[in-house]
Amino acid sequence: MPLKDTGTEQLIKDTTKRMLFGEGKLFATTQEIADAAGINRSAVHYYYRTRDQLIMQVFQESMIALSNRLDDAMGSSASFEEKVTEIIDIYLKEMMSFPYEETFMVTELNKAGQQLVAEIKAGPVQIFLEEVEAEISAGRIEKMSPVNFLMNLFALLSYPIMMAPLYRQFFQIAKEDFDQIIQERKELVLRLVLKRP
Amino acid sequence: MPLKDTGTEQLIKDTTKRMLFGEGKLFATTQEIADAAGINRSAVHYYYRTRDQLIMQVFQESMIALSNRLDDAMGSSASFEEKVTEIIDIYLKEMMSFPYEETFMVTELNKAGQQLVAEIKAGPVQIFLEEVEAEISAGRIEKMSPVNFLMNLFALLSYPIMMAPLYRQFFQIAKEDFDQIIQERKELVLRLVLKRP
DNA sequence: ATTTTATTCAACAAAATTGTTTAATAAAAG
DNA sequence: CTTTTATTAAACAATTTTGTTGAATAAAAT
Repeated sequence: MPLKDTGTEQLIKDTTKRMLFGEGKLFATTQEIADAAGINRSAVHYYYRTRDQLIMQVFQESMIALSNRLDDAMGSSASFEEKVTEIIDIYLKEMMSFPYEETFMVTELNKAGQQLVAEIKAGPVQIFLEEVEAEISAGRIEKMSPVNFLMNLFALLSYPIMMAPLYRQFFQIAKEDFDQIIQERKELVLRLVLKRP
Repeated sequence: MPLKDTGTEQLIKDTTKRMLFGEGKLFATTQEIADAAGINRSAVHYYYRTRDQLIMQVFQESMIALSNRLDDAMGSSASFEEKVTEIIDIYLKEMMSFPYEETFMVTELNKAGQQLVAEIKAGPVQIFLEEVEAEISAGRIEKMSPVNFLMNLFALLSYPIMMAPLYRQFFQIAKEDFDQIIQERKELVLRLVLKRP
């Protein structure tokens, strides 16, 4: 908590987030982070005593911000379909910017043993899950546990993006063609989870 | 390539695979691997000069084995629906045993820069993709790029399992209840991708 | 004008990990 | 019985990374 705000602290966090979650350099050293930010390594330690503290800070702020945006969407007064559309928008945008964020979560959760996941405000998610249940009862979506509905949604949005470098190799597809295929997914996922024609 | 086969080399590989891809200890040191296998660290270096060589060996053998099983399923003479059922079986079983295998792929691909992904036999996958296209033309599955069909399938199978520890925390669900929910997925995924009633 | 603050710089200690080497041991193969 | 092979053990060098420290500098705040 510096008295003059020179923006350096924020620069460090932004750079760290971009490198780790954006570019997938999950093992970036403090030196590499400092270099990427164009500052001295000492400055990193000036603001965050340890590398771990820095990374946890960045990660938690990311998760809280995303969680809040999703909560807003889930708890809004919009219709169910509008909510789903909004969730897709939010999630897809986040994943396109930071494809390695969830991969990081998975790898770190074992290491840390800590409480990595932000405390969930039970409210909005619960409300949304109840709405899912209502849709199922009304026969407007496939019969399943509401939790599975949400996991399906996240799976269809996240997985192809986090696996993109692999699948491009796997399917031998040029980058532009693959981007085209990813683009198709936004509407596709909506149709799929809502089973609309 | 030892002359007497004492099973130690295989033990090292099996232990490594279990620790890394099964338990998610992606950063296990050679010492930890040796301990888990109940052997001396020197033995690890006796069979594999470097840690990297060991891990790459384990990973590539895994991928080739899985790839072969999937190719068999995709290239078989079964009906389309039987093929999809078989793919779901294979993939789900693999993911349940080794939930961190794909996460490892993602984290390593950046590091290695190498050719991590086994050379794909273009044959079976291509054949299957053509069948997908035929199903789409016949209107039996949703209109989409065939690649997206396969990615949807893998996404729905992989993601919930690799994210299980997170989602259990997220949804505040007991392990047994969550396992129940995962169980539901096998039929659910089939119904979803084939849009059957 | 003086003090505070942010940042750099250089150097260093400590720890962790890796890969190597050499010798010893014990079992299997010949 | 002798040799080969697998494995352990101990010690070590090299490397990497981290976190700390103390001094220097320059800008901002008072």
